[in-house]
Amino acid sequence: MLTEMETMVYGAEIKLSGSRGAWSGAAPSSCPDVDLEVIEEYLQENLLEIQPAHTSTSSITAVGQQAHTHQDSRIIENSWSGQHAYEWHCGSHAPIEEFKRLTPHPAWSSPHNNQWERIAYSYEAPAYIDSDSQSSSSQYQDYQDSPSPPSDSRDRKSRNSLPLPLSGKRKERLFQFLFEMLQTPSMRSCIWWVQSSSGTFQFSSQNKESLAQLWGRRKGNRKTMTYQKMARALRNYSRTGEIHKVKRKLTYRFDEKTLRGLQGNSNAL
DNA sequence: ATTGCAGGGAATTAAG
DNA sequence: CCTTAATTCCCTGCAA
Repeated sequence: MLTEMETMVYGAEIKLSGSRGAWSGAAPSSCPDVDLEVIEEYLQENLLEIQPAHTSTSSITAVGQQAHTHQDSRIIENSWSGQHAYEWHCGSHAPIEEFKRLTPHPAWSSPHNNQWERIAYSYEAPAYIDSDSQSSSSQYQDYQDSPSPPSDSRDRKSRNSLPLPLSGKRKERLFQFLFEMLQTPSMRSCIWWVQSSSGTFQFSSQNKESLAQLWGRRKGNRKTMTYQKMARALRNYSRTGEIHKVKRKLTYRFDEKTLRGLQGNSNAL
């Protein structure tokens, strides 16, 4: 009975891929892997600071422009104020190569507020809300976008040191990565909130592999990550309680506790 | 019958 | 050496 909704969701995907297809020049359905390079690059720039100065901007702007159109406060209706998210990544201003290796996340290093206790999970369908139709399509406007010009922004981050915090740094967890991606406008084609207030999100059936690869790279795995493998890790979460699977194709939901932790950590640290 | 996704057992890794 | 959090492989079930 939920299948009907999926159609709508797919409609959204198609719309998105269409925009990509414009610059990609290839059929959206036939090329499942989005240019990781481009995404990574853009992602990096974006995470460090918004920096439009890019060669192949044309490709990015398609996504980018609609991304930072304006800053709506309650983008992610729940309680995200993503001004700090980007600061996490100031650790390495380094070029793409280093980013590809792995990006350190100082923010998550503090062990005291990482208490992801296990929670008895209940796997029942939370009576679906309209969610996808209304919220997913409308709430992704975007959020913060520093009005600062790209010119001097580079200087600021350049003098940023601390490329290797090392001490006490915990490895980034998958759900943390996903949450981060969910706050990144450029990743909208890969993953998005179905209903951010409940922590429900969904992967794109066409770009899920790209996201997986991104995850794999960040972890520095030997082999390339795939959605299948990433989903396996996600399934482990249903046991430990960080994320549950909901009965909708490619959609999962953060546990409220997990969500709270992520939110708190992102705008309170 | 085939495909895409979900679910999970089991062995193996990479940290801590 | 032990545990955690994946990662890798693989196989079954299911629905379109």
